[in-house]
Amino acid sequence: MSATDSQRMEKIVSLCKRRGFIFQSSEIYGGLNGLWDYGPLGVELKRNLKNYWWRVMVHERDDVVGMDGSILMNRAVWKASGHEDTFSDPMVDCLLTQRRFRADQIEPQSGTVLHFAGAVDEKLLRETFDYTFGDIDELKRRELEEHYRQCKSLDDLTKHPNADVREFAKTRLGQIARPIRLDEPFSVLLPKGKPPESARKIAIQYYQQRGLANPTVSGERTEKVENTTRYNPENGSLLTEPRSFNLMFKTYVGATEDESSVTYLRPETAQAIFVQFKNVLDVSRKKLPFGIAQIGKAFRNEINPRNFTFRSREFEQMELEYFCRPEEGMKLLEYWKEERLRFYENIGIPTNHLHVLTVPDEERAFYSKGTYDIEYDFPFGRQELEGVAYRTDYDLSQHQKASGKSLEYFDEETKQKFIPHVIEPSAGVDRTVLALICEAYSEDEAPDEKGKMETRTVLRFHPRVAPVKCAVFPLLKNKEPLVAKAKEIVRLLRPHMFVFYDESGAIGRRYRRQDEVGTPFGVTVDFETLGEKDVALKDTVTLRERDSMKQERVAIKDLAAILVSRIS
RNA sequence: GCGGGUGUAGUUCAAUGGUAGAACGGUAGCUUCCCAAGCUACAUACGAGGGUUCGAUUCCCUUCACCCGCUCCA
Repeated sequence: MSATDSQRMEKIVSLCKRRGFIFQSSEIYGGLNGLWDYGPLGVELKRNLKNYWWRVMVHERDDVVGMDGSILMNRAVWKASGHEDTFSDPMVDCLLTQRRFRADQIEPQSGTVLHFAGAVDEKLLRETFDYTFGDIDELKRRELEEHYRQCKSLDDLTKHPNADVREFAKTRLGQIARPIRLDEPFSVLLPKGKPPESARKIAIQYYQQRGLANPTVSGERTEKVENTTRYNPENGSLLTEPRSFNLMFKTYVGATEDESSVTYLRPETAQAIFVQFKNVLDVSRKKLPFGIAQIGKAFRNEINPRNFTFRSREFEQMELEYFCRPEEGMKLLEYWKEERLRFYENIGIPTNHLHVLTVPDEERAFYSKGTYDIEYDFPFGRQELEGVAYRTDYDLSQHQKASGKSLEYFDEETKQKFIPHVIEPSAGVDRTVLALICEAYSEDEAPDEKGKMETRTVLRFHPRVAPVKCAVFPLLKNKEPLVAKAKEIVRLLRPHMFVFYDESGAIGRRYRRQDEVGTPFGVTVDFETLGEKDVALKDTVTLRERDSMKQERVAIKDLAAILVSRIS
């Protein structure tokens, strides 16, 4: 990430907090890693996004119905879908290269293990003693060196019986920046036929990585081992203890916390659709191809949440599972990719800011016949917003097998029974909200009252997703007729859109406040509105547009219609 | 998970081993005020927990959170 992108992201995060889009979860207790809350404006933005998705994907189509599944489901769902296995693998890291392996995929090895107790930088040790105790005679110095080797830590040296040594050690050793000695044990597996020297080289690299410039290994001993999986097959380096990386949040249903009551917070919403496929099919009277849409929360205990709300532990998905005949799959994959790109265009993320990644064979799930990732250029890099995946009949087949219930579709025309294939456009709500904010964020120059150019921060949201559609201002708040008229306009507009009323501060300030939260329109009631200056202007207001800052004079009776046409 | 960095008002930044200042922002008031105007008043902060100390926001340790680079992302 470049410095300017980094600064841009910092400004966006700061704006999100300052204006009430996104806060850290449980902030007054110091927060919780990877969890975020939406504030008053954030929730509007997010809701507008979800509503528009639902409108386009469900209401405006004949072939899609919705559902809303529960977050907790029978554990058998996660066994059948494969999540329980693939999410709970114990992992080990190579201590030398930090490479990560699945513990159960390490080939058992046999050979000799060299254990080392630690390492010393002999050269630095000598130099240090020359510097520290240079004025002590040779015999005494050797004695001190020996004492040092016995010490468990540098601090121990300051406990030497000799007071002079203690004083020297305290004042001078504290000035040595580089470590002289490391007492961390390390082990290397030596395959049969290899010289011990190769194992020592690995150990030396290990201690070098930990800060010793010229390590000499110490405390070496050997051990014969059979069928061990504790060492990296590539270099013999010791691995960390296996650690379980269960990405699903485990919980217990019912009062007792025993194995039989275990289940998980869902790591994706899709499975609720698959397991209800038959019910929805029966009640909706749909014929293939048709889809089931759902918006809901999912949870993943991410190892490393990052980039603001982009990768969080609790997130919302908007998913469609579109069922079809096997032979239509590839064509529909293309269709949905195009549909989804159009969606982003319609919420203000132009196609040329998006990238369609064709996921290569080796990176796709084994059951997928084709996957597109729709990516957006965030300030912190190009990242996925949505995956459009052709999942074949994998999910329904798994659940049919595991449940013993038929999930087949009967085709009246061909009199054939088969398990439908599925195309899944799966979008991240929070990621898209973040993309909307990043895309909308801009700084431009606007003149202040005296004509001096000043930086103006504007969120250029598409009116369709903007949290507040229109702000209404009386020019002055201490003139009752202005206030009354403005409030009347608020009442007039409220049935049609989310309107915000603001009477405090100078009018220019109020415009800028709304610019910063992306309100596309502002309506100002002035003395002309009251008919004080020109009878022709009675019951007209100033309509001000956010991006151009242009103003037009509009009759109050036309206001709702004009605004509605510009925001839907 | 590893390495580096940062934590002081809403934001951006000061200062200090003796209990914290500013600017902007916010609130209230005055003002026929259309692009962050002016004046007045007010409110708001040392991430948390230990330790050292007569006394810690400051020094030390731990922890939490955020940022950056790796790693990971079924």
